[in-house]
Amino acid sequence: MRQVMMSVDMVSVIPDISVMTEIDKKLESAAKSQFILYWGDMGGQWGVNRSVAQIQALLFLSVSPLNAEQIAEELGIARSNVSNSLKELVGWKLIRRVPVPGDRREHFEAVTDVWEIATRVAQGRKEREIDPAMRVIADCVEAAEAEAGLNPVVLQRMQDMQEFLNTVDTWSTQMLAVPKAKLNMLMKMGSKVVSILTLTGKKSE
Amino acid sequence: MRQVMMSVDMVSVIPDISVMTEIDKKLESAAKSQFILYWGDMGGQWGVNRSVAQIQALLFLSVSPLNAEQIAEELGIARSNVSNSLKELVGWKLIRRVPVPGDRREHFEAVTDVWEIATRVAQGRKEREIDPAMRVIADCVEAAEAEAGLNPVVLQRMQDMQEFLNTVDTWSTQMLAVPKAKLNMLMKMGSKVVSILTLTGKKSE
DNA sequence: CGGATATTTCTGTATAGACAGAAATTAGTT
DNA sequence: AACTAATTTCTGTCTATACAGAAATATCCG
Repeated sequence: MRQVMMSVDMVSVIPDISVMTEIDKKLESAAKSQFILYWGDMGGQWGVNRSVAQIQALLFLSVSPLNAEQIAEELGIARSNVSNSLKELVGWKLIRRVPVPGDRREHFEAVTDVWEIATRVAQGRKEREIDPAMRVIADCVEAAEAEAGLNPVVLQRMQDMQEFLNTVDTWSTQMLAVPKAKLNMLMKMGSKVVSILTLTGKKSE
Repeated sequence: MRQVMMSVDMVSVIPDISVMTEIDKKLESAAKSQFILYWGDMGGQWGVNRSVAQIQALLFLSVSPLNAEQIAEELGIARSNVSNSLKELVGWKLIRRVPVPGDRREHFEAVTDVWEIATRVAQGRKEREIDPAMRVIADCVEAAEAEAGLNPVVLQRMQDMQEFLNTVDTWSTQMLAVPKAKLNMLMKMGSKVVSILTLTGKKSE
């Protein structure tokens, strides 16, 4: 069975019941299935595919661990699809395998702490987006430095980009090491952070 | 002419000259074309399509503004493709139209300040990723609150997610208002920020 | 070591998106 | 207003990805 592709922009305040019934039958909660459907669709904007996002949503809201069979059934997607999606989610460390006593089948549960989830996503993005970009830039800057007669502005711009990526890299590495609660505090403070720091003697622009 | 799809993972330290010649002919710089090619490919990981990323790279390294025709020619892509890609880049505010005296054609130049670029990207991502997610969650939480007999844990998890997104939203809004130079300073300080703040009387976890 | 059940990998198909080229539209000049 | 040049929109094609279903493999038990 193939699900209907539906973008978030299209969904109004009124949920599209026809699309929802399939999941509803199993979950017995409209709110839950709505969340899963919307979240799965949000995955599109996030660059994550729908099945992966739906499974993460399902497990995030699930009180007890689920096995692959249950997931496939509840979401109405193919067992193989579930298998691959679970693998990806494990790769992002957003879910983990949990053994259920007296049951041969593998069960999965999601990380439910939202700060933890954010950290894992940030970590994954850094690895997939920043790290490769840094490698690419390093190559290019090297080539640019070696190239005789290259307009110095071009080299400068590449170096600017490289320095920026370096800063972001070390920053995110350090931030990922900061305990959740402190990070939470930092976020809650928002721009107050800047004011406090400018009072401690650092000079501004 | 259709370009060869090539993933970043495949590119080793040795640039693939065969793919590069087309751009080389026009740009007359190996380093520049390498940057454009790699950057365009990086776009894939970033969720941006190759043409868009290549054009941004080309303009980022370009000393003077270029018109659509020149871009199409230099990158070897169709004029229509350039038109659409430029529109998207303007939407992200990563490039701007600049009038060139005595030339009817529209010219474009890129934002070259890397912090400015980062800000625009962050802004765009917030609009495309966080804002819609917040709307979706708000709907779901509302539905969950209204639903009689819903497991309270499910409601709690949705609310956790909602609160988290709210925090990230106000945080990023505030941070985007911080002047570039101060942001730069903040980043450079990295986790030292946390240490300083914990000394100012805020309690930790 | 079979037999059963769970899981992964393989293969084919459908869909969404990227992109070229053509057609249509818009704007600018005399 | 008519001609010209620039730009956008439209249409068809191709490619990458998502996904189902089948086949193959692995795991556990007697």
